[in-house]
Amino acid sequence: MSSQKSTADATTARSPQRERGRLRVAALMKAASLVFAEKGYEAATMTEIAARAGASIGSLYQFFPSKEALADALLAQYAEQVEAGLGAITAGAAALAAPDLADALIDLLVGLKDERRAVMVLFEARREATAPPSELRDAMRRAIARILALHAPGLPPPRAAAMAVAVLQQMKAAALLSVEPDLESRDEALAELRRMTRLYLAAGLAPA
Amino acid sequence: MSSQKSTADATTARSPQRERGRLRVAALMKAASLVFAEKGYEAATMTEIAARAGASIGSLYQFFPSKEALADALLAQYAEQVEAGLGAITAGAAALAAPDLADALIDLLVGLKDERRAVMVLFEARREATAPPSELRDAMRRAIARILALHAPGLPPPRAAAMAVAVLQQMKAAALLSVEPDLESRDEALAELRRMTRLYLAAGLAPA
Amino acid sequence: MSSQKSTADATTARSPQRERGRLRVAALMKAASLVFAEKGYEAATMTEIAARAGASIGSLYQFFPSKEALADALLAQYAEQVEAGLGAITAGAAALAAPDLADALIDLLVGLKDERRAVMVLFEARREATAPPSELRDAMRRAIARILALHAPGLPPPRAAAMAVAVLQQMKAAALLSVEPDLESRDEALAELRRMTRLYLAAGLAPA
Amino acid sequence: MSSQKSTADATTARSPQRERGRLRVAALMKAASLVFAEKGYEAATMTEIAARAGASIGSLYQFFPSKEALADALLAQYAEQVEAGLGAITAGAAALAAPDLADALIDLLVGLKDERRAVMVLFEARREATAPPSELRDAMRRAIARILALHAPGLPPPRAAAMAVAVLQQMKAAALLSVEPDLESRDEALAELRRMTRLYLAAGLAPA
DNA sequence: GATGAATGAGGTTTCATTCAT
DNA sequence: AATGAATGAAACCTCATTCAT
Repeated sequence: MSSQKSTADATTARSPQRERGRLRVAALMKAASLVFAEKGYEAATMTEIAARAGASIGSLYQFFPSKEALADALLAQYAEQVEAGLGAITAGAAALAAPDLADALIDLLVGLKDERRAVMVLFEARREATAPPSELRDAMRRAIARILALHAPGLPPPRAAAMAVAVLQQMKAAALLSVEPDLESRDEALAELRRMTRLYLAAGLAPA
Repeated sequence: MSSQKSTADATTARSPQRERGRLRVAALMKAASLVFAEKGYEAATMTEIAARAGASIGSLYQFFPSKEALADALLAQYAEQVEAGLGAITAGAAALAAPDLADALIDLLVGLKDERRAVMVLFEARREATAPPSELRDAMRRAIARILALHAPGLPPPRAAAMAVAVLQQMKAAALLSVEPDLESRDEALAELRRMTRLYLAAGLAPA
Repeated sequence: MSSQKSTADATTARSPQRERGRLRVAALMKAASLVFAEKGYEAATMTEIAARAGASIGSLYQFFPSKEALADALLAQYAEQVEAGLGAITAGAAALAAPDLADALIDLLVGLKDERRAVMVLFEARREATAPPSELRDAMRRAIARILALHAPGLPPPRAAAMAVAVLQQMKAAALLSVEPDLESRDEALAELRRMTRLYLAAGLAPA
Repeated sequence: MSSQKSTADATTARSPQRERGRLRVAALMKAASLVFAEKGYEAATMTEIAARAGASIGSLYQFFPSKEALADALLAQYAEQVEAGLGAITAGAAALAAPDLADALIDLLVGLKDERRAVMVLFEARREATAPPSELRDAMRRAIARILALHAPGLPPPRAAAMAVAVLQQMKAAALLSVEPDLESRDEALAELRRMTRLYLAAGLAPA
């Protein structure tokens, strides 16, 4: 690691280090999302997160200066993915039929890998903690509202905003449901959520 | 003679035997639900709960032998209310129009006192913790399924079960929304959730 | 005691209360010795002792002002019994053959009822606690030394004192052994302790 | 990479991986044995143990995840010493005269360092607590029985087992006596215990 | 950088004892 | 007297975070 402290030939020498660091960080974040998902924010311990990533506690703190920072990093990572997904939907919103739009939205969160639950957990757990109460949620609501508006140009903005809240609930519910452990009829229930959302959008976005 | 003959359980709440105790227990549960709602299960501290109830920590432990027992007691209390409510709806299910049924269900959780959020929090937070993963949730799902079946006799039971899961999600979402602090358009959003549920039930319960 | 504060007709009126009190005290002491025996002094709780006696914690404190006082009372009770037993042996010491003397001594502690272990526990546990470190033990040692001296008049007093210490160990060991839970060969082991003590006294008390 | 791959037990001691840790653990165990010896298992506090070792409470828990684990570690350490000693005696058992065997056994426990009392205390105090009620004691009994059998080949095994129990009592009594604080005639009493054991073995192990 | 030990505030829980009814 | 609730110091233990190697 500290192979050349004084030499200036940095770029080439550091490269493998940077690479190692990137891997470490990825492993740590992956481990963190698993542990947060399993235990919840408070009950998750930094020591366990480090251990699951095959790292030492010191190493974890080298990259994330606090538990909060770690959670924020995870949230930011998810926000990026989610916003990318919403962006994609936005692009195609006008062309989509309402039921397809419903499916696309529902699939967005469900499609996130096994870290799905972690986002939800952090979402909720850190609601009061953070100063701006969940920018992510607000951003998602706004993005969804925009999608709805694009899809149904006649929709009054306040109505779109209110509908977005309801749609986001469906998206979260679906994501949560899709990782719920012992539900024998998970798929059927998911299908119902989907059906409900389709109905809702079909009715709500129909041209007056 | 003996102090606690029935419940020397150490995992369940001890019941008070004097008027004074009954008052204490009520105050403690009220305080607990506030603190749990504010902070979440893990972040809530027994010390704060006792203090908010104007009791000493020892007094709290006199009746609730552990934090877990306290949470369980709260959950049980809510379960009772909720089941009573579901019972009432069950009784009138057949006579209700689908949209009215939707409203009745949504109002059930929204109508619970200001401790509403506590139930939700405990619901989620203690999901993995408890051995039987939320009997309450299963009971609610079953009760809702039964209501749907009563309302639409032709509904196949598996379908009713899957729909119940979806409906319960709406009920919870509405309850959470109704106590969310800084949402300017709370009422509009609630109205949307309501509309969605009405649509869903109207479509799903219609005689084929 | 303070049943009638003003009336003077005390003797007849108080009698049943006194009787009740005596029974209570007996039950409490019995329960205490069981709990101390099972859990040890520190781990025994006043609440459990009261409960086992079918009394309330308040009632226990009515008769014994502290845990220490309760232990002392038990110890005193045992001291009385033991001293009575030693007195009886003293009376017959001169007439007994050495092996019979050994048996009599060993039987003394073994013969105490199921509270045997409690004495030992309190003996040990409160060694450092009490100001005069175990008067009971010293008294027993002196009494045994006296018995040995009576039995073997030529024995020099310091020798008798040293032997008494050794003999008391055998007595305690036998008592402990006789209540040890899962020892398949309890009786054989007890017989060996007995044999050892007989040999020892036979050799040590033989006229030079 | 991972910190503790082998022992994430939470019931057993974690082993230090650095020189500093090794020193700490040694200091902690030393302090623990002193405090246990002075106060007994229950009355000893983890805080005092840490303080006496010049460590913080967190440091103590870093290596011993519970008070019980600490006691077990001490016991295991002593078990090792004791078993080594018994092994040595076993090796020479056949060549020893009975009185010398008696002395060797008595000296075994008496010769352990000043923490002797701690073993005894933990021995007794944690008898009921531990699931396998003192494997150490059983191991010692078996080892002593084997020594006796080696010494007197004609001895029936059950007899050897029973004698071993009696001999172990003498060993413990001697160890306890040798650290008893205020006994003016400690040495004389110890000599008597020794004499008794010699007599017993001489008689019991003599060829019929 | 990486590792594992160190720290200590703070959380849960226990229990002897006191008090009000 | 008797009961059961009240009290709070103090015990055990956890864990985010910092530090030395």
